[in-house]
Amino acid sequence: MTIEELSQGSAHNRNSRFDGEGNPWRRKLEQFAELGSEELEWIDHAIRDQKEIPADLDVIHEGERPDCVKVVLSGLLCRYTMLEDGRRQITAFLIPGDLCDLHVFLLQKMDHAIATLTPSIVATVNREEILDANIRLPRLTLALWWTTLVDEAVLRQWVVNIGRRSAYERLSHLLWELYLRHAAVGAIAGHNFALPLSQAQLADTLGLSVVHINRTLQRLRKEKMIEIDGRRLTILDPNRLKAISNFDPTYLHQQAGPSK
Amino acid sequence: MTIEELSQGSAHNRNSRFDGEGNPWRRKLEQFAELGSEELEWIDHAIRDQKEIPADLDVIHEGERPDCVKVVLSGLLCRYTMLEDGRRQITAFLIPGDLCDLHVFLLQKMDHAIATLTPSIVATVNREEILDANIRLPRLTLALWWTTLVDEAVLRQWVVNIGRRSAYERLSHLLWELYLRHAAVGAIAGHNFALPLSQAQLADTLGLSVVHINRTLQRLRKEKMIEIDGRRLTILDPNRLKAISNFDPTYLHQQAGPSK
DNA sequence: CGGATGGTTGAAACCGTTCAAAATCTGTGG
DNA sequence: CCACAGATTTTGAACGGTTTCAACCATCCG
Repeated sequence: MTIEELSQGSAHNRNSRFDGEGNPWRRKLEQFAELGSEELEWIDHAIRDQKEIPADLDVIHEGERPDCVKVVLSGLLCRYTMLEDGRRQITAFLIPGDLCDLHVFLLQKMDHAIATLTPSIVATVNREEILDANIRLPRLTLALWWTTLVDEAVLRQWVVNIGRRSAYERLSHLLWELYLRHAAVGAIAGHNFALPLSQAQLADTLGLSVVHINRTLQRLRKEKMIEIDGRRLTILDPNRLKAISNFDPTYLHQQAGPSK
Repeated sequence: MTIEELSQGSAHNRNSRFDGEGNPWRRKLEQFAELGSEELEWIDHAIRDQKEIPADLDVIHEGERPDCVKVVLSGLLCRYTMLEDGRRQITAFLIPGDLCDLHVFLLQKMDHAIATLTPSIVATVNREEILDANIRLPRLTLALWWTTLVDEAVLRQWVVNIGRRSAYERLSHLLWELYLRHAAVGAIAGHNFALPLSQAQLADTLGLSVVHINRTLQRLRKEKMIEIDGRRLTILDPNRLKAISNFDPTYLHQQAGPSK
């Protein structure tokens, strides 16, 4: 089954829960820039072409040459790279409000793939629409650039995390990062948020084995740092988690830059 | 000694060897886009403010808020992050033609530092000049965006490399990447190029210990894959090096994208 | 109920680290 | 040109964090 077939039923099936305040993309961009009504309308209009995609499906394949930008409205996706022998590395999570590449269409072809980890709703914004915004709405353009810079900063931290931290620190760091990113788009209730990742997926993002993820997770639970019920994660002791992960919140750049 | 003091002597001391064809930034941008004389003039003019900086000095500190963009004309620099206990991770190398962040001035402050690894010559392009190009020279703007996308792609590969490859594969991958990147800016003679990195610095980029870098390097030499004399590296068996590193050249995006 | 997927456990092996010391190289001043 | 200090590379041995392998258990779902 391809994405195209799946989308037949749901494309243009505009889901009103993502309008205005419910639009996570808008919510994210507003963090950075003071947007006027023109920009807000553009954002709401841009996400009109929505698709529901089941879990564990490639949204963009490696080698493909995308001609549009995708915006995550709900669900969880990831970028990943497979090595020939089956080893896999996840290089980013995409949560609501995130983009699957603002300017990929500048490059020849995708050097990695993007897949859903949970059933997701993704909006497609075509190339021309983005270019139009680039010309007409400079404040929005700035806000979009900002998001790509933050993505890069997160990636840099992942290198640090995987390269220099122990499994225990690494996992703590990732969980706290996910917590803060969810908080920024309002997807947090208490200290509790949806973490629909299997241990195998966590292993692939942290460069560890499943077995070791399992044991490290147990340790964090035993030490009353976190609690996992079903697919939700509760952070019981934020301060300790921050401390062991040596977390420096700067890199998320959640305070706005010069233009706000 | 600060960079400001050092620069007094050499600022505006325009070094003609970086004019025209000798300008590595231009060389890099031309790979991607067909640039007209207007763009080429802008590039040559933009790098007029040059500074010589000795090795092992921070060019940009963590926490700083830069208001300009720096272009590497010669030498080798790196981005790095220090953890509190002294562990260090290098997250990127900057070689001639690379930028120390195109749009950092959008963010509040640097979440990492940039330092010289060798004596380097770096040009400073101020914010207004970049913004001017963004408005006046769309082809150049596209080319600049392309370079930031490539930087991000490289970073993603580093995550894969550190997360999922053995020390032996990892080191091979890095050496081959550096070889190709140097080739792209014409800094290769034969299969031989300047690699002025200490083993400690290699360790900090690959997330390994110095001792293990040493042993892995020895293995590569024993297996006649590479040769090291002084600060230059010769690749003796490119094919085998590519093979063990499982290298996929796609991510460097050295073939031009749609606009060329 | 059966099969699949994901989580948990134990034991053994291994890759890479740590520590500590020796060897080599580099630059500097006498 | 030598002497010397400091940094970098190299070596050996012991340790340990993480992986691997191979089960077993739990849960979900048709």
